Amino acid sequence: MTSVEKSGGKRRPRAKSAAPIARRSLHDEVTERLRDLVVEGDLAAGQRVPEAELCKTLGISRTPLREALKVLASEGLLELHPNRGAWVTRITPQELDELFEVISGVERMAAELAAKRMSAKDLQGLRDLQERMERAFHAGLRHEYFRLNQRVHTSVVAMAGNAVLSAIHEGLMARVRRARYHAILSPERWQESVNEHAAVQAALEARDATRAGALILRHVRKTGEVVRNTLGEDAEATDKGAIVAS
Amino acid sequence: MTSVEKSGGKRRPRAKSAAPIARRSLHDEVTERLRDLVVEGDLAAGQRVPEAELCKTLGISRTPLREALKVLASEGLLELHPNRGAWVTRITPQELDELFEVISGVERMAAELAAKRMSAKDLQGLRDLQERMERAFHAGLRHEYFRLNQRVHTSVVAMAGNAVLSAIHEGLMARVRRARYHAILSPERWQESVNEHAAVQAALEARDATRAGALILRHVRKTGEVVRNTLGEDAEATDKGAIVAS
DNA sequence: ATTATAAATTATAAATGCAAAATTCAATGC
DNA sequence: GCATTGAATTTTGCATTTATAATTTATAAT
Repeated sequence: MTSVEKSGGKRRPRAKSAAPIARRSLHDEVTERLRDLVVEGDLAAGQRVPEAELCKTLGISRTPLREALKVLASEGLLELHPNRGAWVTRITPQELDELFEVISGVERMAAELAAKRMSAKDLQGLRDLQERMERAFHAGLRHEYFRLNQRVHTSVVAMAGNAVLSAIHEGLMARVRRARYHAILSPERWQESVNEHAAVQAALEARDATRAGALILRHVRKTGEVVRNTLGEDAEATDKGAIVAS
Repeated sequence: MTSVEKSGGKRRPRAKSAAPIARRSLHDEVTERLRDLVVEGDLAAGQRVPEAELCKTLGISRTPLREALKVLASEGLLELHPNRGAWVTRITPQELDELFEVISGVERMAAELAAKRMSAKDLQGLRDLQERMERAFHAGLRHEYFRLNQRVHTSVVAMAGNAVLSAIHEGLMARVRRARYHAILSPERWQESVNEHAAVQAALEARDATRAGALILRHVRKTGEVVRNTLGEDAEATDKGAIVAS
């Protein structure tokens, strides 16, 4: 999720043939920068957002920063306490469950639509990703695997050809991203996850919408369980690249 | 969707036992007021949002208003053109299709979860609504029917017991609301719609998650078709209460 | 008369200023 | 020694101001 300017709701790809040159506004860039800080965990969950400090760091005044805070709060990444400042949303196990439940539903919907709508080229692209992901698994490259895994999920949603759905998915993924990074993926679960992905891929190849949807739903749900079960276990200290859940 | 303050994402019901008294901030109230103006159609689609005028009307300065504009843009209700002002999003047929497609998926998910989770009391409440809706239908009270119909859909989602899902649904409903008001509901389609609701109700009573989900999905999808097909036909001139789609 | 250009006007973006609320911390009382 | 109260400090919310971009209007040239 990114720019608020121009066509609210739709995000980054502002390349639209007839779109005016559209320099982005300062507040829009700040929103993106701040969102990354939160999603990537540079601003830790539960931490207070240091307004004055950020202004100095970014070299801007409080106005555009505060506008960004309002937007990020509406996305659920920050909490605004009137007269008391902004805080990075501390995700609760319950909320994490809810988020994954919704994500699983969104991806089921996406997989069903993708099975019907995607082109042969789309399918080939997905096949390539799947292959690279399996290679990363066999090479034991957890970070690379995580990256590719995220791309697979995003791609499936993209292939549903519904921008509204993609935007919602992107927002939800941002909210769970930090938790995902820190979740522990056991060797057994990792293998299982790879298998589940292969099964989804197969169903998509067969253009079996119902099966693809059901499989990806179950897969995401299990991922959610893994993430929730390892939530809170010294989350912050964990080295980002080493331990991930997919 | 409403207040940005305090727990981003979660909305109106700020009643939480230990919650601080929490007067809301000005910008938060403005956001809500403005959102209503857009959703209810007092600010017409494609129309420019008159910043200065609104400031005078609401008796506030530009700062909180502009913060509200940013938030509403991120919700997809407004478009911000840098250095050129804010405009009420003009919904395209394509986007309307996408919105209804997502809503149908969201409600399927909700119905499936509700079938499993709702209490006997929840079910009774739904039954009452259904009954009142049918009475409104037989009495030919279109506006009343529309109102109750919206409540049924919102209730089903609420009974899924997932706040994240509810928030998403609320946001989507706000975006299509104007279009729905203006869509033409033929007597035949109206009857059919009532029947579909009865079928969904029956499936929920039987706690048949899959069937309830499939039925509500189809119902919403059809509603979407009706709305899209009557989009653009002198949308603005139509008397609100007279012609609605459900 | 029509178009192009430039000046004037208007509106937006961002910075600054000010008042009010919350937090901090020290002093006082128990 | 601990809790409580109140002043000092900090921070936030909102208004105002300043600067910059866009639009309109007027003028001039073809």
